[in-house]
Amino acid sequence: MRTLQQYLQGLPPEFIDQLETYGIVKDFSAQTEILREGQYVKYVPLVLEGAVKVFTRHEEKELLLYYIESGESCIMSFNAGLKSTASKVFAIADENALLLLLPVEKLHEWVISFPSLNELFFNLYDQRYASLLDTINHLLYSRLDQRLYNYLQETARQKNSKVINIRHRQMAAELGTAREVISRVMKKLEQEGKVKQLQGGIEIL
Amino acid sequence: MRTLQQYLQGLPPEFIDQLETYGIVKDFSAQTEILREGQYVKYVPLVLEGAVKVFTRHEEKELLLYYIESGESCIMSFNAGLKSTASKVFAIADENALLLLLPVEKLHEWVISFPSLNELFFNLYDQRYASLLDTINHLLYSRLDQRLYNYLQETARQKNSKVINIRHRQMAAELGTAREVISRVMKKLEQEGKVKQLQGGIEIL
DNA sequence: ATAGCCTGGTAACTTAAGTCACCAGATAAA
DNA sequence: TTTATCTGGTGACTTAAGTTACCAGGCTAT
Repeated sequence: MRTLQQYLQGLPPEFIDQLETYGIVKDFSAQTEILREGQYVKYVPLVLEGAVKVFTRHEEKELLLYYIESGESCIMSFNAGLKSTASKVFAIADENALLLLLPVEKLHEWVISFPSLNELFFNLYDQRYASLLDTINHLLYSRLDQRLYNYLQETARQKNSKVINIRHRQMAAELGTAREVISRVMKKLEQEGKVKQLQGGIEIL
Repeated sequence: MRTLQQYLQGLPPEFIDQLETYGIVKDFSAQTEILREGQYVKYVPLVLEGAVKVFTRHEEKELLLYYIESGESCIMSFNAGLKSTASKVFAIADENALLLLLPVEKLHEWVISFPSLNELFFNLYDQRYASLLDTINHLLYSRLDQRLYNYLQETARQKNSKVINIRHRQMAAELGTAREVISRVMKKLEQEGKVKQLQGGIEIL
């Protein structure tokens, strides 16, 4: 395992010192819940390895919002932490994930002392915001085949593999639709030569 | 007309000094375009009076994202300004609006020197983000009648009047749908006793 | 005044998506 | 092995919304 310095190169040494003193490095195994909806946040996670999936939920239906990848953090818990409000989303570890947990009581101080942390969060906000805008435009103007294909491509990019191991039922959940619909649309994408369904997986062509 | 101090009470005096030196107060008449899509941002607006409407656009169809009200600013131009990237949204003055324009070249410095500005933008980010999440959930899970009713209620709140002067065609544009559909759904809402259509306006009951 | 536009209404049709009911093959558990 | 569970497929149906093609009333500019 690498040291914090190696993960955080580029940050000011005094900041890394602070992170080593007050931060907590923690391992989460795949599919573990990291943040619950409505939960009050005591630690803001910074992803060192692996990835975290963030979802919104609305009356039993959920929707995948985005991945938090290595070097990134979670703006929802950042804000929920800073303002002591409840989280509006929930997050689970995608693969096994190594997180650096930042205690919220230090955050106020750090964003002022370390402009790079401040900037990181502004950048993340912007990035997530842009991705929500994208999601909105897709929801409003794209049909499901397009959304599904984007989703598969994004997943392939994230997993860094053209073959994805995933069930129809999970795709349905992450896109906020029904399993039968995914089944129908997947077949359409297959006929169009965009994907290929293997036993227990999908290949993006 | 009031002075900047009166608009900005609560901010540190040194910051107000800076704002008076470098900021530009400008009037925009109703329906004027304030920010174009793809535009590079030189000034970030802070709303002193009136309100600004922010839209996203996707292939000729638009969708109202939110209002910027007095004391608030525009995170999209804030980020577009800080990072010198193109704006992903466009904005127009709703009523006549009085804006304080903050030159972007001062922003980097100000967010560091004045934590209250920093905090303002973090709060705004969070607020807008939450509202996008809401929009997403509505798009995914609500039918248009619900969305339209929410939209009317929000507009009524924003205009501070139970009677709204608006055309069906504009509602359709702001909700990203077609005029005929609005006509159909408005009639449904009227039958349900939720609204009343007057000549050239709508009363929310 | 009248021609032209803006506005809202409406019927008929199409389509994407959600829902229901069920089935068959694969896999895991008893 | 035999049962139960998970997975994907499919046909039939329903529904919300988008689309097309009109029409009528009101307003306005010449």
